Amino acid sequence: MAAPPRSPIGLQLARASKVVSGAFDDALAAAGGSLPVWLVLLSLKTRQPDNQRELAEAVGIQEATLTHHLNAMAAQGLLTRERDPANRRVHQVRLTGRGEDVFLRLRTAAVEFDRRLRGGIPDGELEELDRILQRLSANVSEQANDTEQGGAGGLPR
Amino acid sequence: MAAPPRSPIGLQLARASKVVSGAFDDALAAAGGSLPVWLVLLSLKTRQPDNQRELAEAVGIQEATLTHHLNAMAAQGLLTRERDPANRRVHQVRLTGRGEDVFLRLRTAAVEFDRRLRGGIPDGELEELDRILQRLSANVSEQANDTEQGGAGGLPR
DNA sequence: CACTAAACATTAGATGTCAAAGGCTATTAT
DNA sequence: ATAATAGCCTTTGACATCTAATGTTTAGTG
Repeated sequence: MAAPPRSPIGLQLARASKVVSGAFDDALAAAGGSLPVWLVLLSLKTRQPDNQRELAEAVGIQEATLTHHLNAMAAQGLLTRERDPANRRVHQVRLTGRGEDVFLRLRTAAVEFDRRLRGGIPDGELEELDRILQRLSANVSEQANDTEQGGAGGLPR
Repeated sequence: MAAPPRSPIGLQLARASKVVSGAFDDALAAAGGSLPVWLVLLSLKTRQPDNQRELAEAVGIQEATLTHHLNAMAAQGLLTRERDPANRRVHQVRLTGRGEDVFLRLRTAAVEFDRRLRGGIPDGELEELDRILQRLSANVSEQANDTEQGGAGGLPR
């Protein structure tokens, strides 16, 4: 019809995410890294994952994908992996000094990027954005039942 | 001094986008399609792209990626490609009857998904969301607005 | 103890994406 | 006309990612 329905919100979201994450990747590349490398380093530093499954979950990717990145990062000398002597199923991941260096450089780039990204947008609006994004995620997640997700969504934990 | 650990807005965006687009892909798969196939069909129907470059731009992917999908879709009998007799550089893309059928089925799935996605969120907030998403994209786009100082002053574009 | 189940991780195969390089076709300049 | 340039598309090579299948090690059970 003349006025097609409001443009699909999912499409707007996907497009914006593509633009932003592309720009972020460029910023990290300029600092000698990449998005997955940054996420792995960040998760290693901010959490203390006991095993790769937890690390993968923190990063937001599958274990198989994580294995891939850890292999590459180990080959670059950013980290080491050894079997845990107490439980030889577990691979203990540890940053090397070079890994720490890269972490610091990428953190600088990430902080700078975040400032650029939110430039000129009031904090209140960013909170609103966060709230709506969580609501959208909840709307399409497994529990497709009703909309009891009132108030503060609470962090998934 | 210690910067408040506001979680990076880009990360929230990326996570939400991943969840939503994953769910959308599932919905399309249940209807016998996929995200790229749906976007190609939609762009073919709503615009009248003169050539593949325009189609790729409408879909939001590179020409090389589009070639890949068109090959697959032609192999499935969803569309045909012929050289334009008036300009033999151009490949004219046309939907087959089967392509039309798939379009209708995927459209139903997409409409249903959009309703689920926006369920319970007031229109006003969705407009706000759209506005902020566009602002975020603009903030990191090529136009390197070097200094974000000057407050909410002139927003380029 | 032997068997089975669970936990942890890797490998294999598929898809979707991009950048760079190449191959036709048409247009323009000489 | 012939050569140079531009436009349109495909091919190639490289990633990141997922799912499914496979190993490897530990824990549980009769």
